[in-house]
Amino acid sequence: QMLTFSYCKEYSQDQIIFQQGEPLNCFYYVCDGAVKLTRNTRNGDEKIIEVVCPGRTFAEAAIFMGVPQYPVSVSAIKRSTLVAINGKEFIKILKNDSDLTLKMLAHLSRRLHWMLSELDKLTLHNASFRIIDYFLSHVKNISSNDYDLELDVPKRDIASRLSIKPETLSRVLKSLQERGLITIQDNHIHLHNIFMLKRMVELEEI
Amino acid sequence: QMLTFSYCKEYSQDQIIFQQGEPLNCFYYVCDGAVKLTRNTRNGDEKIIEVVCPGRTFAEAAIFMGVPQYPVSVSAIKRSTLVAINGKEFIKILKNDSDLTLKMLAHLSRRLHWMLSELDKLTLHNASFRIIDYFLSHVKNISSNDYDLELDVPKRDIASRLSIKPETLSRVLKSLQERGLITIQDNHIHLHNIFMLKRMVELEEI
DNA sequence: AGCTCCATTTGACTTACATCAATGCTATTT
DNA sequence: AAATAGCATTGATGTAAGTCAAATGGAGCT
Repeated sequence: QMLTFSYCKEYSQDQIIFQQGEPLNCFYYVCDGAVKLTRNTRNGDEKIIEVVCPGRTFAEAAIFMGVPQYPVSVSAIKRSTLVAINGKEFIKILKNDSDLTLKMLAHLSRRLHWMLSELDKLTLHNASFRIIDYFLSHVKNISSNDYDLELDVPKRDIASRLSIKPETLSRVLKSLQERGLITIQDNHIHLHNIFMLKRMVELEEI
Repeated sequence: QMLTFSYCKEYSQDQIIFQQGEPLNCFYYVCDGAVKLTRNTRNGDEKIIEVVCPGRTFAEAAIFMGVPQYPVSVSAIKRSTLVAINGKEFIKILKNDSDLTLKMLAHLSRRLHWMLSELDKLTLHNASFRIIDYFLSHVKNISSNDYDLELDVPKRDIASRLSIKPETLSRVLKSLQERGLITIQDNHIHLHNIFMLKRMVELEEI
């Protein structure tokens, strides 16, 4: 049986890349588009763990597990181009490249650290905090005090990502708008006073 | 300056091993006792991420980070004996031992997976669920339908670990007792019907 | 024993968020 | 253009868990 190291594939919107619990062969690199990692619950609904954008990988940690099966489900939230990399072949390379392996360890370590911060956002902070924090994490331009933000993900998915209900997200956004902190037009959000928002997040005063 | 690979040290109850944000040199192996990993918040209170028992390590992921500083605070919850292992020295060994490095990757991968399950317990399940799940995770003996459980951790710490308030833990325990599912005497908890409890956790009917 | 110091428990009350249900809106289909 | 479908908004209401405060109960100390 011929084993390819990697291949590129296109996925249409909402197409499933793999399901939680499936046996695992590959991890993926996102060239274009975006995918969502979700955990499914027995009662049907899903919780989005993360939205992965171009230039990043996913499921790369899972290939090292003893019984390799995907710990999350992944589907495209828009037309996407992914590169699949065969896990076993990748590990073969790692065996002869200790530098790369150490980079891999550093990578998993950062991911672990990221999950830790997710965990305490979730337990220590309320919905408004998490929403503002989410917006601020999308701000690239540091210099300016305001920022235009295009939501490329449906609001219901943002809500799931932040572990709140769409209704709550809607209400919080409305309240933030009424307080003059943001302006919303459909998927277009304008942050007026980034400095103020950052202070609010830091001081926990929301 | 002499660099030792590892050394063993005793810590008294409540003694701090290291603080979140401190520069990082070592990771640790718990020989005896128990330690708690916590995240501190600006408003003073702490959230326990994990209680580490003998035979396990902690902070082993952090040594691979680019700017190595501890992502959690750790203190002994009882008199404990720990082995500290120098991170840089450990990495030197990894460089010449690709098998060990792959085991390390597998280890971090499992930890990541564990955090994922923590994350969805937290978001998807209520306090009662998490409490029962916590007890069930301590059951070693599979064969029997009941189990004696000694709480070696103060209740307030269990509450923090489960991200609930001590008052809530107390009330839930009382309710479980009234429903005849458990009996409590101080730190001694008896689970009466493990099969039933497991079903409840699986079916989400609590 | 009596006293102090904590952890835990209990009760009364509050609150953030969820749930349920109705409606509006836009996009796609026929 | 009318109809269907899905997301988003809004309002009314419910509830799990938090907060505050007081009572209880040990463990250790003098």
